[in-house]
Amino acid sequence: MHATLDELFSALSDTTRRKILIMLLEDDMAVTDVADPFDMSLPAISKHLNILSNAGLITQEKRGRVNWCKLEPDGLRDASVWMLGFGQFDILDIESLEKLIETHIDLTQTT
Amino acid sequence: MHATLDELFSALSDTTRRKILIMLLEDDMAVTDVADPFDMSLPAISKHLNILSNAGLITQEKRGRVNWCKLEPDGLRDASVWMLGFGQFDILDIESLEKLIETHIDLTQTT
DNA sequence: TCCATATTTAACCATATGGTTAAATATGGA
DNA sequence: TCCATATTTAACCATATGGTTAAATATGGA
Repeated sequence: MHATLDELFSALSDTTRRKILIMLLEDDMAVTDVADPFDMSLPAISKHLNILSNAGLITQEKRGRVNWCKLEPDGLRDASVWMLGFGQFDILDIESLEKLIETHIDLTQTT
Repeated sequence: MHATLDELFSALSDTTRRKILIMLLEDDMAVTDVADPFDMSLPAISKHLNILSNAGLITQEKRGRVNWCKLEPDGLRDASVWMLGFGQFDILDIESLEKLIETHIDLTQTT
């Protein structure tokens, strides 16, 4: 049930999927709405969502005809821990830390 | 020259490559020595090292016959920033974040 | 009941990935 | 000069990946 690091990093290695995750940061979304901004067929998006599910990065709940996609923020934890445990504390210089905080504020205040 | 996030996460999505990075955390190594613990041909390892190089995670320096592999810890930065910016702040408690910032301020002001 | 809407499944395709073995290349050292 | 050592390159292979279109499925609502 627990996704492997391989699955996790692999799921993150695609721009479309990373964009989907960012979108889901704002709110849960129906599959069709997730697909909307992309120049790509619905089945393609459906596959991406499956990959994200298998990696534990999202969950999907079917209510009526609509399959709601929800971010699973804990899914990122193992990957974060691997990277931080790797010793990457040192590489966060003040500049990127500030950028990071700005991004975070942006993301949490976007309404 | 700057590796993409796709390249970075993709490079990290293979167990062999992650193990190699951990090995290089200890010390620089020759290609043959990197290959030693793996049940895999030398050319296979050579390819993995290329992928890590292209992702900016290692550099290789040829001295004589020996190609020395060196960890490039900065290479992980963009991936770290993406993940932390994603909202994984919760993993880092406030206390260590403050300590981190202080340390960095100290370091950047003493030079 | 019957159509529209939401989504997945199936079949397919081109290219990427991760491995192999054999041969090529370059350097070190007797 | 000539062999051993270190590594890469070439050619190949099976499977994975990321996309497509067409058809199937399931639910909602008039």
